[in-house]
Amino acid sequence: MSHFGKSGPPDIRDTYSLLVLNITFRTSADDLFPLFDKYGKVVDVFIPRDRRTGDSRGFAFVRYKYAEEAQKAVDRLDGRIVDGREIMVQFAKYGPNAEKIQKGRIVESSSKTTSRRSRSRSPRPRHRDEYRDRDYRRRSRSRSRSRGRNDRSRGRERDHRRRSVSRSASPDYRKDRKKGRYDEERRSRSRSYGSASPPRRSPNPSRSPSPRRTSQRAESADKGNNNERSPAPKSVSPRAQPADSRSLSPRRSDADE
DNA sequence: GTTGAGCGTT
Repeated sequence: MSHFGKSGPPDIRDTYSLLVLNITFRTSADDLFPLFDKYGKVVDVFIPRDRRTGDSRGFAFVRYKYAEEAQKAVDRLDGRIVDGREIMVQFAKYGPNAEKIQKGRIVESSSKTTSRRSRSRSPRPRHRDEYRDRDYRRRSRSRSRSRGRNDRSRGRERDHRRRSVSRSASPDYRKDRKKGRYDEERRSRSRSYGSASPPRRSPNPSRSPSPRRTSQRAESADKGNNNERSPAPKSVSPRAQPADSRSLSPRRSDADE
């Protein structure tokens, strides 16, 4: 079992966060701990997982106590085959709590004694850059096709995932857009986070399902929805449309919950 | 059981 993350962040006062990408979905922190611990003192290993499924997202964060060890780990473990997959180890750019991170090092307002340690990353920024650049470019091709395979798909997933709880998501906007399977995920997520928020955001007792929807829909389409990517309002048969039954689900569930 | 760009929790 992983004792990491159970107690939260131990100490991010002088730790260096490393981001491990491209790891398998079944790779746990315990599997990465011994691997990274061999190259240095690992303070904490954390693997972000999904809220609903609880499955790994495919990347992990490894915090080292010293940058030199972290740097070595990055150089040694970057591109290493773990669990049959090539992992990518690099310094974290963003902090957990919007902390100030420089080259993977988390600097707080209290930490002002970074003069001596500053030389750790100063000596060889160029050398490592060139060295990594060459190696990075070689295996970059492998990931190139994966990345450039479908930008649209990537953006979609990333958007829906990164946005997390859509704070700017309007009810009308949500209803207008027919997501699909993500709809249930969003609803489930909203409900989870909606502990402090009222479960029902649409306290409209008298809502007409069919007639109201049609009129609103026609109006929207006539307004400016034309520009949107909904060229086919009813191009398929309602009977043979699975999405239609899903569209009707939310309403019932909303009222039920 | 699946997927594959990226940046994190008590």
